[in-house]
Amino acid sequence: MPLPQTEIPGRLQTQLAERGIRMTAPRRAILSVIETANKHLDASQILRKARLLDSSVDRSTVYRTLDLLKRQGLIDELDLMHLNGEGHFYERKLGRDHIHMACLRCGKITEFVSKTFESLKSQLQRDCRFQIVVARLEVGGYCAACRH
Amino acid sequence: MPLPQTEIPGRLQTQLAERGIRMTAPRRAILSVIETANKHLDASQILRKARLLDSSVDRSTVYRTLDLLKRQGLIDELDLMHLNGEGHFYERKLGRDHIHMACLRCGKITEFVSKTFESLKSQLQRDCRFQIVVARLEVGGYCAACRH
DNA sequence: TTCTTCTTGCGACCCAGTCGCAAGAAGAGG
DNA sequence: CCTCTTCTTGCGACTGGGTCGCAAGAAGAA
Repeated sequence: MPLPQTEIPGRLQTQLAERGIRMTAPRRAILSVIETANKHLDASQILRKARLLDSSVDRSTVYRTLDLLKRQGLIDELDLMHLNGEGHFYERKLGRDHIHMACLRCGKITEFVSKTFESLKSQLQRDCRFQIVVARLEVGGYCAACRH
Repeated sequence: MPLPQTEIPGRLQTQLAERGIRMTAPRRAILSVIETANKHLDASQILRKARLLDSSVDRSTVYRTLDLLKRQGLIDELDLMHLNGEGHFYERKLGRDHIHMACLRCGKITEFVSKTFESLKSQLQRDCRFQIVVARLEVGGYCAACRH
């Protein structure tokens, strides 16, 4: 059940421009890394890849840019069950929320979109009178190939 | 929708004993702190409270004991949307899984048990052939009192 | 081109969590 | 009650993710 690719690459830059946020070389590099990523990256991986595009990018600029994107609601921060250390992973926020399943044996991350998840969120908003900004469902266990 | 208190205090010690795990003074202190907690505690809070019961308890013993309890499936580790720093919070694992809602304004944590959540987990296990060990749903947003 | 305001790199720093080690304690078996 | 093995502990040093203050530099409006 793969995710739909509903957004055009390069869109992140436009979205920031629309909000009147200044564009700089390090930011362009970091945005480009996030947009072209084909798996979940953590801050140090983003730094390494961004430096290939702009060698002067600093660690703290990566963290500051990630904060900016989080505040703007353009990326989601994941833990992925802390399979590898304590850091966080990042991905672009597209239309639908999805569930992350992490295999405790092989480390594979599977994403899953579910109507039931959407119903659950509606139920929370209604029954608990809670206005949801971000919802994160992470599952740890054994994938089809690894379960015993 | 409060949680049912289905377990007797002191039970954690018994559960470890049943599994043939050695009991020691620092462990007794830490278990007692976790069992009598009335809110989610992080490692440093657990350390502080445990030291009131056994003043020699060390930081690393707290972390090692938390690891032990996690491996035994007796506690759950939570992020609570990282409202306060990067650390983790812990709570006893009782019968039913529940959802944690964190208010981004007042910091209040609300717990919620939902049949829909159970259905969602069943659906994952079935449709993705994924054997769930732990499922964590955390929601950030605005509680009834804080939403605008 | 100027000027304000935002962003950056740098370096120092903080905090959560981990590790290796030698000393100490649990508890099974006699 | 003692012995012996094995597990656990405190300690201290360390790692790694993330933050902060600052002075220099760049964006972009006018």
